[in-house]
Amino acid sequence: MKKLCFDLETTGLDVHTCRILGIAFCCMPLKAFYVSFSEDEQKTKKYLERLRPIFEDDSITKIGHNLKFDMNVLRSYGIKVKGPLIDTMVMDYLIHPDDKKHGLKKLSLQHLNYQQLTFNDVAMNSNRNEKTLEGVHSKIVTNYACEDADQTFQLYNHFNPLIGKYKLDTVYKLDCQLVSVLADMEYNGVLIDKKELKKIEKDVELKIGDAKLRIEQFTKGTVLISSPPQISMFLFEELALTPMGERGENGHYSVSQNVLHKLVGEHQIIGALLDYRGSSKVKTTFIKALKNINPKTGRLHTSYNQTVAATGRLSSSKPNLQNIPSQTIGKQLRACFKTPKGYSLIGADYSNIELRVTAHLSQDKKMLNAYRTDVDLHTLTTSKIFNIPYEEVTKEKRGVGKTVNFGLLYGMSAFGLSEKLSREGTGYTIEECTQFINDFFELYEGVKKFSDDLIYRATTKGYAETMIGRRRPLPELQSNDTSEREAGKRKALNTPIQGTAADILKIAMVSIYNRLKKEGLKSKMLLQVHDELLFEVPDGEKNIMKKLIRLEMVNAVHLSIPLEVDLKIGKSWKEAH
DNA sequence: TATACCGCGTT
DNA sequence: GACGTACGCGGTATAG
Repeated sequence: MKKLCFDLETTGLDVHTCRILGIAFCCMPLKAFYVSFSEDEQKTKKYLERLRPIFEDDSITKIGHNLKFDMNVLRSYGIKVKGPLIDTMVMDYLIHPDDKKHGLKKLSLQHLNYQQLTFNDVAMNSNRNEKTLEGVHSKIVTNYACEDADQTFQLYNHFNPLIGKYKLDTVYKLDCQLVSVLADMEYNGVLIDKKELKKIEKDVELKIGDAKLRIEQFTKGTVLISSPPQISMFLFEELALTPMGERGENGHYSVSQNVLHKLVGEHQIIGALLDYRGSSKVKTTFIKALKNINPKTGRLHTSYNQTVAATGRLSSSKPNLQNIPSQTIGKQLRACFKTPKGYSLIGADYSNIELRVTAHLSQDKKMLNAYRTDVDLHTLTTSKIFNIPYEEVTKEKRGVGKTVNFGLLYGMSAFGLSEKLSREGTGYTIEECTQFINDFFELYEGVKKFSDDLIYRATTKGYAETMIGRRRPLPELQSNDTSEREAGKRKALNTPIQGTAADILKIAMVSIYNRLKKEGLKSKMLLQVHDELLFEVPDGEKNIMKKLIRLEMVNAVHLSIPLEVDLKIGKSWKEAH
């Protein structure tokens, strides 16, 4: 199999608008060369045309560091990179999932003991006082660019045997296949209804103004509302309210939502503060996020980071579309995610995927049985902890059971459970919560064994792992510090569950992507939110897509129990969620 | 200007 | 004494 290692030098802010300055290639025996492009875009395009056959050759494996970026830049020039992909950033992530940085230059120093030239070493100040490679002598740029390609290729050679040694082959193949899928999703972007968004913004601004007036009745403008320390001093010194929380690092009592909730009724300002916080969060975080529409495409493009979440999950940034609210105001925000004429959105959610994974991995009889016979697990847990018949579980009580179910997957304590429940509006003492936890493990004996076993295995092996072999080293399990060790135990429990669920999503994404390509369908995958996928489909493909999506998601892996998928279709994310 | 901390949205 | 996983990102405060 032919392999090609390459790296782009670019300038500009995003893949849709940036320009390619040149491309460095590296081949065996270690030899790198650089193709410098012209300032003239027409010439650049002419050069790229000559390279197109290489990039689009299915039989050539492409090696790169953060290939997704380079692929999307090439895509904006009309070149679709094909063939198997190998990403050295992904390789380092698989071996060191907890590392915060996987940059090429850092890895080069760390693994190859080579100090690369930095961008600042070679870049020059432009007239706009920005550092750029434009105008730098071609010999210098060549040197710099070729180092990147060369080091990438050497890193590939360095990591390759380690992937086999740590038995990461399966997950490595999966994550590399996912690179193209994510590149496409980022490139596609999602359509936002600007008018709808503006309406919400106006509405929220009114609410902020109202809350601000109510607050300033008391503060008389002496306090910066968005400053926790100032609010803390005002509440606990000026008004002499009783601090409910702990002092933070900066010596001030906490004024978090949690604390404020407990003070509602003590003073009118509390409710106003909560209103202000809620509305200003919506305006400054979410509405602002949705305004980041790319002028060139008219759509909103997020970035998916494949190498930050140590469990194997993806993360989304610039903007983060994985934390758009889902309740109340979230419904309005999600109504702004629209389709072009003639298209619909399909949302597909795995139902209870983490609990199903837990049932499978633990082989707990009661859990398996529940999922095989369509018993609702949250209701089952609820009936046990309140000692009431399954049929008599109310919606409110079921919410408690649900929290207990999730809490236990994270290794939550009775204290934590009590806090969480009170945040959700139902108060239970720590004693009651201790009872809930005991009841839970009495009901699901297999989960107790499973949990102990996971911690034991992670401690002896030194790492936690998912069903398909994704690893997370947990050296903290050997720590002398109790709280570090306890945190390690929670990770040892949670990582296989959250990570396996993440693997399943990724497998489904790759299968769906491959089928879309193979069958020449026009539908596009747009978003992933941990257990949910969102697609934009031409109306003519609605029916075939509904079947295809469900089939590939349900069959992503074979567990002891079926995977279930909720599908919804509509003209906005609100309707498709 | 860069970094730390608090706070808060999702799963 | 602490007490829930995994994140991104807004604001203020503080260090340089």
